[in-house]
Amino acid sequence: MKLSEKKLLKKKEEIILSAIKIVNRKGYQGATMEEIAAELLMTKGSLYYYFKNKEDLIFQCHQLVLSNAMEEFQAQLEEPTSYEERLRKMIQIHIEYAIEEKETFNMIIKPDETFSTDRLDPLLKIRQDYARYFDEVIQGGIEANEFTIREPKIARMILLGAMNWIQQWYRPEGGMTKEDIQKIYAEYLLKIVK
Amino acid sequence: MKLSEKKLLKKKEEIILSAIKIVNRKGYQGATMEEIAAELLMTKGSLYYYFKNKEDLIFQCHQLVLSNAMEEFQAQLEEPTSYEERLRKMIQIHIEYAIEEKETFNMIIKPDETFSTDRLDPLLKIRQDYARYFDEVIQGGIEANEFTIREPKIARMILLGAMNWIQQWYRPEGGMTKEDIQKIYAEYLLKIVK
Amino acid sequence: MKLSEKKLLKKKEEIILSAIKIVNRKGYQGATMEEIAAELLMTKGSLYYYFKNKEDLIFQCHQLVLSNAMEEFQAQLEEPTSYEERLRKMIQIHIEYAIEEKETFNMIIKPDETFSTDRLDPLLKIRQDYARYFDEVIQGGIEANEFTIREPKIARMILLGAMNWIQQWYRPEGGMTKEDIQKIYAEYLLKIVK
Amino acid sequence: MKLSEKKLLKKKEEIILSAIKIVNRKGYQGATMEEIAAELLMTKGSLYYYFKNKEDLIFQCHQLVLSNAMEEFQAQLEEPTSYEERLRKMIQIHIEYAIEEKETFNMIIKPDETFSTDRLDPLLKIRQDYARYFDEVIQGGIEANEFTIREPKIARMILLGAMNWIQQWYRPEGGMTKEDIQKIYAEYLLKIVK
DNA sequence: AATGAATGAGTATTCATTCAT
DNA sequence: TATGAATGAATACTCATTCAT
Repeated sequence: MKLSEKKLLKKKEEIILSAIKIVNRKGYQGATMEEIAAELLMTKGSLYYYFKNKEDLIFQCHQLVLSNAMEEFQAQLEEPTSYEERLRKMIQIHIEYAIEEKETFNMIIKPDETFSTDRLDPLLKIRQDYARYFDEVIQGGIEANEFTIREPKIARMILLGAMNWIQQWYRPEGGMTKEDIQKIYAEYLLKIVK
Repeated sequence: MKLSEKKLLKKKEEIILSAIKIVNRKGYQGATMEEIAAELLMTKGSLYYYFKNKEDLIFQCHQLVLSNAMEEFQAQLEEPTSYEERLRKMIQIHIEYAIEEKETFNMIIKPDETFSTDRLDPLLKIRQDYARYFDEVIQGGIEANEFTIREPKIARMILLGAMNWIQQWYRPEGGMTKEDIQKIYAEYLLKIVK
Repeated sequence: MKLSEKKLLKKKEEIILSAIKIVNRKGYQGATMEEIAAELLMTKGSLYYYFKNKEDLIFQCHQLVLSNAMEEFQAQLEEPTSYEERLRKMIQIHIEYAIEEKETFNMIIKPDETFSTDRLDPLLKIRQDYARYFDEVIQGGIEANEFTIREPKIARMILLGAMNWIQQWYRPEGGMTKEDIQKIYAEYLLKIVK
Repeated sequence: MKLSEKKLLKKKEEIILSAIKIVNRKGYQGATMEEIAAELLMTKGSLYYYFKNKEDLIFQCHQLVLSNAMEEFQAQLEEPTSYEERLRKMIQIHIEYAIEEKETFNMIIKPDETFSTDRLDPLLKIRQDYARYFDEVIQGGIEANEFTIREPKIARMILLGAMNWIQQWYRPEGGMTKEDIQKIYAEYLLKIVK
């Protein structure tokens, strides 16, 4: 029982990871069940053993991605330092994800118009949770007089927007390393809140 | 001759505008020729009188949007003031577009995997032209010692990313007016370059 | 009246000739009204001033071709000589047509499944008339003891089949001139009836 | 494994045979996937499980027809007799096909404008192989002084043209049996080469 | 006489989904 | 569990035909 359940979950995750790849490459509509299955040397019929339908599969992709990101996020934020340091760290992590886990991370960013509302709601909730991490640090910084800003939400939007945009242009072959970007972005973005 | 040509162009523009609406709502794949036609009370067959195929139609959507944006952009930049003022103005215009012409402007932002290269190339060129406006002002500001920044390209990326992101969250029903946003964004974003 | 009628007829013939070209190149289904019109720098709408519909146009193509061929055929057969000479002459003329007027002549050969019966019947009648020319000469030759054959119809079929087939392989660039072919075919085919 | 493969192939062949029927009746353009499928009580979608697209299906029709014909052809030619006898036999077989397998055999004859070159080339090659059978026997007959002809290629063209034409007029309801035709054609056509 | 514009029926093709095995 | 096969609804695209001007 336990074993077979684990196997099931593992398989599901494999499928989800495959789906993420395809969806990021082709978009929701462009990704076909056939292609997702082929990536795993399965047939598309088999996918329906694990997922009710395409929407369900893609939905679970989003969920997995978001919760993974959150987890790692939280883990790295435990040791308390200055708010500036914390925000710098968060910026680095977010960029790390945006670059290294590009395919995965894309999903957090692109809102899918294709979800039915009952699927969309839980997704939006997780997204909000993610955003709240930033809000808390910014708010904390303001209260500790480290940050001078008066519109913490807007600041957060600017930060996220700026960082998510990296995917649009960053290419590892270009002259810039990930570390360069992390450093410069942290430097520039911190100017906003300070 | 002149008249019928004008009529043709007008009709084409109508179709393009309809298409932009649908595409922004549903994406390239999701937008159907049927729907685009229905919006104009036409039949899908008629679209093919004006456009070779779907790709052609969508391509011309992009072109129209981009050139419209560029035009207005340029017009408002003629009176020379300080670089800071110029950049502030550009930020305002860009946000204006991103909010008011959301449907339209989206197209500049979302990368389209769907275009064949011979369509994509001219589009990317216009996009670059657009970006160059920002580069020039930032570079000018640096040389005039108004801006202290050392990485003008990165700064431009941050600005564009931050502003384009507005579309993801801004709702006119929310508590914030467009003018609020323009003001706060300009203020915060200028902190980056100064 | 007369003049305008003549003009009308002339225009009709032009259209028919254009249609023949296209149909021979692409087949009945493959030929589009658009293409036929474009060849004449007209618009497809105009074709319907001259012809009721596509079937009507293509039908008249057949008619024109067949009667043209018949006419020339008859003209060249007036001076009476031996039946062998007459048949030789007919073979030459038929091959002449099959090669020189390839596009046009093709239509006699390919039976179009696409005609409705009321169109098909008159066509078949003309085709029969054409065949009868051969039958008469062969029959005459038999009665005059020039030909030994007992199955004149079959012989005619063999002759026509063999000659019509030329279109499938003859290319003017190849090593053989039209005259070569006429000569050899006449020689070989006459062996059949003699 | 073997079993399912065989089933697949069998199904494919069924589809091909159905397609041949329709195509012979209506031509390439006139045959619709819908009709081909309906003949087999399938839906048109299913066809695409077996064949990439219409061109692919029709292409495989040609291939099957041609190789079948060739096979039977060769099998019946093993016992060596005089060249005249061999050629007579070949004429009979060819006519047999042209009459009995009319639908099938038509495909060899009608030139298809519709194939892309990479499909057309292998087809033409097989067609040439087919023609070569005749060439060899005729050439052999010449060298053995059975035949007097000097233009073996032209003779082959005449033979094939004459025989292929049978389809245009032969109707089983007519007064003539297949055997009659085979006999008379063999008799008359042999006169050419002798 | 000609045409520009529109239409609608048809056609190939795709793909999520189902289900018997 | 997995899959092979089938389906049907959707979709881009074509084209003969119509008709007001």
